[in-house]
Amino acid sequence: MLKYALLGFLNYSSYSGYDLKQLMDVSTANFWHAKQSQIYTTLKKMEKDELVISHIEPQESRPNRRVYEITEAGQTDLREWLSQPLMTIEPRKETLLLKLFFSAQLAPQRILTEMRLQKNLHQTELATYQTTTKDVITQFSASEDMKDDARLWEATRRFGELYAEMYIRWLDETIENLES
Amino acid sequence: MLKYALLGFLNYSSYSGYDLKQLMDVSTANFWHAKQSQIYTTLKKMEKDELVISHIEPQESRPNRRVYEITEAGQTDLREWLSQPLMTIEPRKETLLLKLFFSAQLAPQRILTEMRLQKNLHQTELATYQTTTKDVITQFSASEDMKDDARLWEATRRFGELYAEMYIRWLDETIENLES
DNA sequence: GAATACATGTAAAATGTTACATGATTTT
DNA sequence: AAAATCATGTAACATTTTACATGTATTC
Repeated sequence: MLKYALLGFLNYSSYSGYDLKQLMDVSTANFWHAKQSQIYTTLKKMEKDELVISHIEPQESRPNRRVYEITEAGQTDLREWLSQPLMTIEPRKETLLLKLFFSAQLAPQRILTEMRLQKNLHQTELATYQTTTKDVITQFSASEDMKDDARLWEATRRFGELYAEMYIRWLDETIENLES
Repeated sequence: MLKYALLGFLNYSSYSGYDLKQLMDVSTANFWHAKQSQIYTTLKKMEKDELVISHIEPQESRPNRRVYEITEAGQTDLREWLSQPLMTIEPRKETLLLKLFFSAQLAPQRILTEMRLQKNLHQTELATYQTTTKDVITQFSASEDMKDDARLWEATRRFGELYAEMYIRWLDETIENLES
């Protein structure tokens, strides 16, 4: 799956593993993420499968960059994946909910503290979507040939915003319920 | 992490791997899931680590059941995990959003079809939370010694409901936006 | 002087998925 | 007669995380 995220970016332009990590962190982090090490190993495997090819770009006073380029086969693979509709819902894993589910045994105060802490985290995240992320996308939508892309990126940003709002609302509800 | 889900259930009563899979499917599926095979291998590892012990329950005309019981060490491990507050937000992986993000190249009709299909799936899931799941929990809350647990389970069910509603709302917004 | 950014990666462990295998009983 | 359920599991593979390793240049 990470494979397709990387192909998606490489379909715009060539990048190094390092570049791709930076890109994901500022754009897809809201719905897709990967560790640096996984990106490197996945790219290597993709090159073996001939979906990408790499070459070394020498640099002075910095380690050399290994830059990846998408191949014909890579573009075909990406296009095919994009056109195949998803027939299922992504199953979630929410550690907080798992802990809550089994928390009847423990002191009620403990879980309340945890929930208030989580509320804080989600508020911070929400603010990021509404400022930093929003600004980046707005800049892109100014450029004529990025306009179509920017509209879709805005939709994914909006998801992050709605999700954070929903989460905070649920935390408020739950905290209130557990306090009584 | 699955380890703690299993310990959580085994802290109520002893169960076989098969039982645990059924339990997860009707109760935690909304925020935690696992394949049958992973449950079996994880239980085996937990026994090696002395968090659980198992014994065989012979059956006629059905394969024998291997029933797991939580140990003192297992209870301690569970309690410790529950009391350790979560300091981070769970990173999401949403394949639909990943596809959307890279969809500017493809025909707009394709992604719209996919989104309408997803709306259907989420509506079905929402209905399940509001009927089946709700009913199960209501029954539990009638019992005096399940009351505290049932209140927490209701909170996790509510999350599923709010999530599905949020998702549908986002799909509606996005569909409308892409149609124009 | 210390910390962070740049840039690469490997190795090992943990986690999760898919496919295979068995065989009786119950339901459609 | 076919399909689903009960119940167990193994093997192989894919994915993801954590830890380790290196060394320069820039910023605080």
